[in-house]
Amino acid sequence: MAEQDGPTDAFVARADRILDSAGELMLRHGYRKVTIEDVARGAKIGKGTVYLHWRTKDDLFMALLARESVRMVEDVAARLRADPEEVLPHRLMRMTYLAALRKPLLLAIVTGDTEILGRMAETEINEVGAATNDRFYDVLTDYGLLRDDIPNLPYALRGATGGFYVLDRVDPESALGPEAGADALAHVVRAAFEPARRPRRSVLVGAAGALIEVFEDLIPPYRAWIYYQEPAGSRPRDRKKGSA
Amino acid sequence: MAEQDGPTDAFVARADRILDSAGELMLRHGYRKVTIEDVARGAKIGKGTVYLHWRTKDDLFMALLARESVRMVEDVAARLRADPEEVLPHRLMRMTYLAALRKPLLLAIVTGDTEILGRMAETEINEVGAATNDRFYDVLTDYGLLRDDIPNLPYALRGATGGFYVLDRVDPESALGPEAGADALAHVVRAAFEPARRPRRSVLVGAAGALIEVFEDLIPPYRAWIYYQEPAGSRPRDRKKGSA
DNA sequence: TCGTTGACCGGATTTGAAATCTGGTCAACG
DNA sequence: CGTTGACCAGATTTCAAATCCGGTCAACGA
Repeated sequence: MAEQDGPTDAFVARADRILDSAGELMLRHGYRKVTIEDVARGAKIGKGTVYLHWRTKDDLFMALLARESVRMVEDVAARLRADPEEVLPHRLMRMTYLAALRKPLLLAIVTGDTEILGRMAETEINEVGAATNDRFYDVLTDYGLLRDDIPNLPYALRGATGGFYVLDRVDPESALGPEAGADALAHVVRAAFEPARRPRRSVLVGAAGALIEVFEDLIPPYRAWIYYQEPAGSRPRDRKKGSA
Repeated sequence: MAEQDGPTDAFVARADRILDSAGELMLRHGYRKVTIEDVARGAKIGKGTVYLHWRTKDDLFMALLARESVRMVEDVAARLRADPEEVLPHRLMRMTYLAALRKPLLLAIVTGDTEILGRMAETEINEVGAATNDRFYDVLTDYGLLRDDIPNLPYALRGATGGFYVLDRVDPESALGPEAGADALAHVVRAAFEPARRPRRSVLVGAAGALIEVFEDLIPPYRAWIYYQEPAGSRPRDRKKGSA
């Protein structure tokens, strides 16, 4: 059971070293200027070895972003376990905002920073992520933590929060500290999207549990995808657009 | 009195023709690819004539953006006169949002669209604009149309609304019509920034009047700046950074 | 035997110098 | 004297040569 067919062992550790190297370089130089050889050198392995983990440079960097996302989700889950009150939408959004400010790669993802992400910005990371997003809203709405009388709630919520992520980039001198910005964001979410009455604690505990479950469903497939990418040998897999 | 020293006459009409031409071309090709010669041809005048109105290409396009902004302000003022209830912040924001969607140049300004604006995006249009912004908030707060218990209100408001302007560009498939988007924006503003109790109508009338006054103070200097730009002859005006 | 590697390939990107374009001026024109 | 377009220098574009880099695979060594 310990390792039935998953590559569970030093293989994953090496993958992590590669991703660490890639992450560091990506933040310093941006997607475009980072070469596979640089990444390999940073991880102290040969260039070819990288291709034992991912089939293309894109796959490697997708995996990097995915790992970053998974880590944040794990972090949120941990906080929910520690304090179920964190499930209140304005607390969740506050938490996410601060996490993004702290982790530059996350901020790059959410703001679609083309400079850093390069072509990553275009590709759709969110196949399963989108589904999770739906379940996320469903849970919060079902437990009555989000008002149910708001049309296009996901759109409205994204609109109301998205500006905060971009504001500092557009107008850096209006700044404010991370905490103050997070507070402003939290206020908006609470006032505009949460019901007037604070839910009972038992509801919060239930919602937190349900959310944690959603997250735990999400993580394993993501991890699998990050660390075990069909190592290039299996099927030819038509690259590029070749007809016939 | 009709024309004491202001160039009030066919001069302004010609300036408008030039700006019309510039606006059309700017939307079609973006700042970079539009040449002064193109603009002049579009206005059916010689190239040199453009320089009788503005000293540089930048000044010309700044004037264009300023004219667009002034027109919007005039439009808002007109609506306030027609219906003082429009002074409610969520109505104001709704109005502004729809106006921006309708006028591509305004949208480019507010979203900082580098493609269209070119270097215009960097320059600070808002010397006097910033001051007006402060007065704008003061009026709304003084009349009790904005909650006074929100820290960093301007920041929060920009954050909460800014996302809506950018959303469609970041994720075009989440779309929604202009009306639905505007409604979502209005909901957020009302719920998060307006006091719970609706103000009495007399207050609204007063606030609307005060705002109109602010706008009317703003417009003339802007108009002057747009249409009469110190026609290049007066003082040498050190161009570029030349020492001594 | 099999995991690892780096020399190697061709397509993509960068470089830089020559060619072209364009913002701004001003002598001349009407 | 209001208007203009030829003209200038500096900025931008072009395009081919030089370089770089993602991805492969024969060879190496544990």
